[in-house]
Amino acid sequence: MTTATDLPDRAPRRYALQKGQQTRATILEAALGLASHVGLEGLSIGALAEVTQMSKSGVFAHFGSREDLQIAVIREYHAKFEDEVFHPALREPRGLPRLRALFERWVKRVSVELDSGCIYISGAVEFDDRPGPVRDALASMVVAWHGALERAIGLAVQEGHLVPDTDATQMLFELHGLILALHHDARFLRLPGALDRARLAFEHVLSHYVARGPVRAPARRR
Amino acid sequence: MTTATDLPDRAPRRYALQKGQQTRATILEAALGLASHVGLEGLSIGALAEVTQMSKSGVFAHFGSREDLQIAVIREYHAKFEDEVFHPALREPRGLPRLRALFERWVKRVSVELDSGCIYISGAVEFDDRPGPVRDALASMVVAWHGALERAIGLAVQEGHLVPDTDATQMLFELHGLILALHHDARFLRLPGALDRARLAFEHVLSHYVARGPVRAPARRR
DNA sequence: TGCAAAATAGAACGATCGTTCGATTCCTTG
DNA sequence: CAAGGAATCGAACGATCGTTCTATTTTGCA
Repeated sequence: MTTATDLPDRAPRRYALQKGQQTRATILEAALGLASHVGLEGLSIGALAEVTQMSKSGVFAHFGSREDLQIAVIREYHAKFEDEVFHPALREPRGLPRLRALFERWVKRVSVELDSGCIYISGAVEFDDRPGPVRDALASMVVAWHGALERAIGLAVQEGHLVPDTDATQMLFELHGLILALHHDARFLRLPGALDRARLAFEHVLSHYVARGPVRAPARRR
Repeated sequence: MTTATDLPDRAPRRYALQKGQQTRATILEAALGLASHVGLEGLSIGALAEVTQMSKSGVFAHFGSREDLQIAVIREYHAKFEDEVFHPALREPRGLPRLRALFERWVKRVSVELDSGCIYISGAVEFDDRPGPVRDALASMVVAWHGALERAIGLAVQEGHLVPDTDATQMLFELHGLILALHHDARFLRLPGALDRARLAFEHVLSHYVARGPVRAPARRR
């Protein structure tokens, strides 16, 4: 309703605005670090202004409202998440190797204590009873990520690494649980060794779905 | 620092105070319902006063501070949790039957959509980066509950229902993950069938640890 | 270099937060 | 029934919240 990003498109404007986009990125980065500690709901414009050494209204002007700020943070996190866990894992060959890489990177992202907590996880808890555009944005990102994982599982079936009757959604449910348990034990309870527990549990889940015997020729893609 | 419950003991006082304890219980019940929707951090005295049809200061007087209110809510939840999932399961015979009962009741407690969310789960996310007495209280309750589960798993090993080299902590990690995944899918994503997924996953985890062949005579307790 | 637009600052708003304090009502007990 | 402590209220406090305005500075292009 105010100034800037009412048009989120990249279309050329009457006057280019470089500085604005740059400080917007700076604010967003600070917001991401802040939100990962105090949650999306705990994220306040005042605190954000203090961190970025700006005025409240200066920060505010870059986002039409607090809700839009939260959504922007979610999108930023999603982009970072894709870059750090999803895209690199795509370099692994399809099937089990890729699935392992996805899980391993996911696990690392969640268990790092020094850095941020996972906004997907904290956001899911914060907004499970709070309908609205923030929740919708968050849910769509989570669903997209889960969809990508399900496709990876499906590929592993096609490659013959997993048994043909594998229920991808069920397997994802079990793997997702491991991530959540890891997040709980490592971040909240501060238990050492939680990461190794997650890795071992991954093998346990896997053993339910891996095809026995030699790997068959991968099913032809239709 | 103010009035009432500086002495949380039940020792007889100069003057009995029935009314106070009663309204305190009423407030606590309302607080529990409120906190399960907006979280422990979202719990405000003003909203609590509105719900209970009392004045803010009237509510406040029953707890020395907001922190003490939060801790009281946690304790209340813990008591309810014990009554609804832990104690009833103790009526089942030791070993697998009891473990199954524990999990089934746990699952039910978490997946009910109409009623409250699980404060253990939401609290863990809210306070994983916020040290202090609230976090400590929450953590001690969670640890106590996990301890009870580990003991139940240990008994199942003693009974010969689970393989002797069962790592109770590891198994608990995997079961806990299922609960968290259920909470996520049922409450946040509103996916139908999440409950059945959790139950099926429970069987998968179990199959890793159940002793093969006929049940041996339970190991003698030392 | 100058001008217009974009970017930021500053102050103020109404609302709500937790908390304090003094007065008032309620209840229990002698 | 009366006294007195317990329970509750009402008003106010300083702080912070998101947001809205109006200046002021900064920027980018002619």
